[in-house]
Amino acid sequence: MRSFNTASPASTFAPPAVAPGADLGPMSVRMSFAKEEEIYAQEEEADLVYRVVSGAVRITCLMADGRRHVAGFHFAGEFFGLESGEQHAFSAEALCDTVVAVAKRRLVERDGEIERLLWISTAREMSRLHAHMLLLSRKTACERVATFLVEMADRQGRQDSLFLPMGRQDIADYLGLTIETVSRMMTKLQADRLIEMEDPRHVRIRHGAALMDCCE
Amino acid sequence: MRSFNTASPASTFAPPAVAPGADLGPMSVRMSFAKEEEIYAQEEEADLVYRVVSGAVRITCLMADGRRHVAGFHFAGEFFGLESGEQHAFSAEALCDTVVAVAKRRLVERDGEIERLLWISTAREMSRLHAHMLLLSRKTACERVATFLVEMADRQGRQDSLFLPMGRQDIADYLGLTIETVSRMMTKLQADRLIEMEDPRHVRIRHGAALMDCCE
DNA sequence: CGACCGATTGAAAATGTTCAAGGCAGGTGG
DNA sequence: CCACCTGCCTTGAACATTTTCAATCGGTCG
Repeated sequence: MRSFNTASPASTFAPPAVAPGADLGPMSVRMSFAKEEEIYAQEEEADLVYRVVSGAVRITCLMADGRRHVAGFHFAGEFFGLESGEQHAFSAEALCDTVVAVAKRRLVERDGEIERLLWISTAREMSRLHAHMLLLSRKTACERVATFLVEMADRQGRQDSLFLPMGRQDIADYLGLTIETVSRMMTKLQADRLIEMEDPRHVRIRHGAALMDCCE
Repeated sequence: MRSFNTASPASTFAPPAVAPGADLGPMSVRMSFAKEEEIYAQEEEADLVYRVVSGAVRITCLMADGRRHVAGFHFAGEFFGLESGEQHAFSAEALCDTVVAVAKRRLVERDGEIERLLWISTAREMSRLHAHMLLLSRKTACERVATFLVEMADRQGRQDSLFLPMGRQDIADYLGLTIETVSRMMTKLQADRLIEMEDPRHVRIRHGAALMDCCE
């Protein structure tokens, strides 16, 4: 289920891609974050909207006993930080050196153009969340990893090769698996000649159609 | 007509039974659906917004090989049907006799008041989806069932007792478990004296604090 | 060179699933 | 009114997938 594969220029991502004009209107501010730096924290007040200008962002949540969950990743052009509560239930960190545009949510809500984009982005995000729930709820480990690779290739606007800006632990926490299982499935997909790994972060898709078949 | 016909005596489903004034503005239409009747189907065009007036709605998705996934349930006052694609990726069915308000999405977007409600509802739904992803990604079977019971009690505005308008299969597909596991966990929670089941759909919470501890 | 970090691999263990059977309540028809 | 069927839920036992625990590999950095 790939509902985000629109050839929208804002959703293309080549490793350190920049989304031209990905801002949040005249009242927004740009901020830079180093790799692994926190953009906002769990429990922090949530009245800002963010948009990735360049780089990549990870949304995470830590359970009391230490179990970690990655809710998603955001690339250039994408909005994030929208939550219903007063406080963030999740935290956001930069996966690599990243620039984001930040604005008070109230200000954005007055700008018709940005607001429209925000709606579109939100609707797309809802679809992504639904697809991801399906993955977490009913897919096998192998299907999850295959789906993840296809999703990433898609969001990078590529078909044949992809770069993973996140490590295995992030992937595992995103897919609801352990790091070992992710590793095993990557190895299996490679053994099955569907993909080829130059190194853990560079994947070449050898048989896209077959990989997609693995997604379900 | 508003009672949840489970073929059992008048079951009360307190607070969110009917949401007074839960409509979608002057351009909206009311529609009634019988138990298990389809409100919209997977693949159907998605340009309408829905709001539950009374009853309960289930959002489901069927995978090609028959695996089923329940994305959520909606009760009186709640919006549903918002999707980013042109077509619905999910279908919606009435859990019991249900009345919904329906409007063209474009019309709703012109009504300031409804639009505001829609934003709030959407943000809340996003939070719910995030919480649910965490559940699917990292919680054990027991934690899932306990979380589900607490969530349902919460949404019914109760602390001590709750009514489940859906069957075990729906719960299982919502929690990413099998019907047998759900049943076993319900039995376990009862054996542990945290809950008590009058019948499969009527649950009394005997020790709310302990049940909440089970949620994580 | 040695230490360290992330990724991979292997074997044992656990959690949840599958398959199979049985129980209970409601509805139907004799 | 009772017998029986049906649907839904529960229970049990074997099985499978994924996790856990532990060891190793390979590259990078000091």
